[in-house]
Amino acid sequence: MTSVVSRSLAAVRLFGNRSVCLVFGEQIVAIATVAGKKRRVRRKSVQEEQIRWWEEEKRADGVKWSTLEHKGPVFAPPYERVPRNVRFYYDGKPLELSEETEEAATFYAKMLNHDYCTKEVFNNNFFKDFRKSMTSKEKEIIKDFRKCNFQEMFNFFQAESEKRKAATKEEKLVKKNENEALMKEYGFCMIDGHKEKIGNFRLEPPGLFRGRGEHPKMGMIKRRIHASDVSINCGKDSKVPPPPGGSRWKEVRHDNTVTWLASWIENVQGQVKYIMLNPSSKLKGEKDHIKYETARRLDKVIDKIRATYRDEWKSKEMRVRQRAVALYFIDKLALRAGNEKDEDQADTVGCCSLRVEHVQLHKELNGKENVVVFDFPGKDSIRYYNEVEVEKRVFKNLELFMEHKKDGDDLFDRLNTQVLNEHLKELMDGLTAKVFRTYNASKTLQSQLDLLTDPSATVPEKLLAYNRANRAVAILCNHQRSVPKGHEKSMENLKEKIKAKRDAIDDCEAEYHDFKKAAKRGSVKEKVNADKKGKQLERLKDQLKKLELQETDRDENKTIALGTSKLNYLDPRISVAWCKKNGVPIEKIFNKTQRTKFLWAVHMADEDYRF
DNA sequence: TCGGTGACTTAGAAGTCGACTC
DNA sequence: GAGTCGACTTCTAAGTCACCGA
Repeated sequence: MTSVVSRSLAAVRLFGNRSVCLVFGEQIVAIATVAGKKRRVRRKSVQEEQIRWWEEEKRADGVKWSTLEHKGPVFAPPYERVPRNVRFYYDGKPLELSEETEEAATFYAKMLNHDYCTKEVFNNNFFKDFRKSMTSKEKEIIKDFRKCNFQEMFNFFQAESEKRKAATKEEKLVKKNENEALMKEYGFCMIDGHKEKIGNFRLEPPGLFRGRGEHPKMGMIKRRIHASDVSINCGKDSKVPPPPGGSRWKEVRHDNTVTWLASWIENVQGQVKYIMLNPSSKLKGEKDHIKYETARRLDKVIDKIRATYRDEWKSKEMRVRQRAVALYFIDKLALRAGNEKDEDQADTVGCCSLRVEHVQLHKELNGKENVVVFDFPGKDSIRYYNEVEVEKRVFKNLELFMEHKKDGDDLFDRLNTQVLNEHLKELMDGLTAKVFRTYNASKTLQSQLDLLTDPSATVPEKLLAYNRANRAVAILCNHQRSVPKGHEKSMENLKEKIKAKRDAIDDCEAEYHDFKKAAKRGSVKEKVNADKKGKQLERLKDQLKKLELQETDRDENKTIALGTSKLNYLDPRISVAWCKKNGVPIEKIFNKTQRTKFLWAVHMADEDYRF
């Protein structure tokens, strides 16, 4: 079977010197002239153009584009009141709400079955903002959150959702077509003469803020965004997108040193939010490529850097020792840099912001010496727990850093991310703390693939090897997920399937031996039957093996998220090369989105590529 | 030097879709 | 044809890091 890799390569060859190739949904499509004849290579769904930027000259520093034109963002649909029979109750009695108050109530009602609604902070924050949306009359009545009843509204939205699911094929098709039309109009922009996909062309709709972990602002109301909140960025000579009916944009600017198309300030945290390009775009792809090239440059100096920081564990200066130990953790454990955070954000930490209570020192633990136990909330409040055996000198240093300190004190009191990155810049141009994560992730994938791939194995076996290598990276980077709903059930189903397959094999085997015996007695018919059974048996055994591999893979993956590392940390050229070398179709490793994002890698890497 | 801000990447959860099974 | 379930896609929060001005 022709893989997408070779198909896409074929498409590119057909284009000769043109610097775009067309990607139609799943397959690469080229309509090119060969010997005067129009030749068509398979097509599917929506068309996008992808620039072969990796074959073009890089632009001078700072400037991101020359021309940029787009239609502006899509606004959230206006609020539609719930039917009159769907009521909000206060203190057991139905209460008619003004439009704004009702909308706020629906934000909460829609989340009624969510864990968030059991949290005090969430409820308090919501109620405070809910009251802000009320008329003075409503404010006088609605004073106690515990007396609010959103149940009828919740039931209404549940029923609406059921209705949507139960819609007829035709109704669903109409909806799909509407969405596609919207995407066609607003989902693309023209940048430097090329049509490129926009990543998020819709403005965030109003609702309740869902901060992760123990976020002090969870439950606050995210306001509706109007044109007057939105800044537009487009080319000087381009057509400025028209703001919706009679309104005005906050600002129209023509800044070609940035990549965003529109921005606004979100009211809960006061952060700037952006409309940006899709990962398949030239701008994002180039950046991604540079990221992996920087990580590869690190490979050339890593030995020296490691030798230096080990040496610095003995430094007379506390500042230098702390920096060296922190760098060791960033390198060995792939910890994040750990910027300082404000009081009004969830309390999470990274390497530089580790506090005394996040590490425990054990001279001996479970038969290992000099063990550091890390236990802290990391990004997204995901717990990082790791028992690590460290060099004696690191251990001694940690004891020193923790001397006379109490819980709440910084472990590295002479260090922050800025200081660390300034130091890293001196070691290598473009080096920052996060480069180590990219470097160690990609390096791990490469070495694990070398270790785990058996060239003579079947494709499913090779895939298990790939997933295990990917898993090693996900574990290193602490990419976790909650156990998927119905995991137990799906494992049970798989086990049942496996059992059924084993039974079938037993039956088939018995019949096979019977036929064989009969065939030995000289019956031609029985010999044919024996051959047939033998083939069936082989097939069944293959199927069983596939199922067993699937079982192992799924269970090992229960709490580990592979996607994050694949998308952000693993040099895609490693995977492309591995596929090419091992005869594994690329679509087994990268789904459609990943293939479009990493098209550059598909073109760049041959089977000998090494990270 | 420090704090604030802006731009961009990285992250898991939620929502949607479509393949498979009965 | 309906229901189920996993894969894919979208959404948006939460990081990193550079830059700027006081």
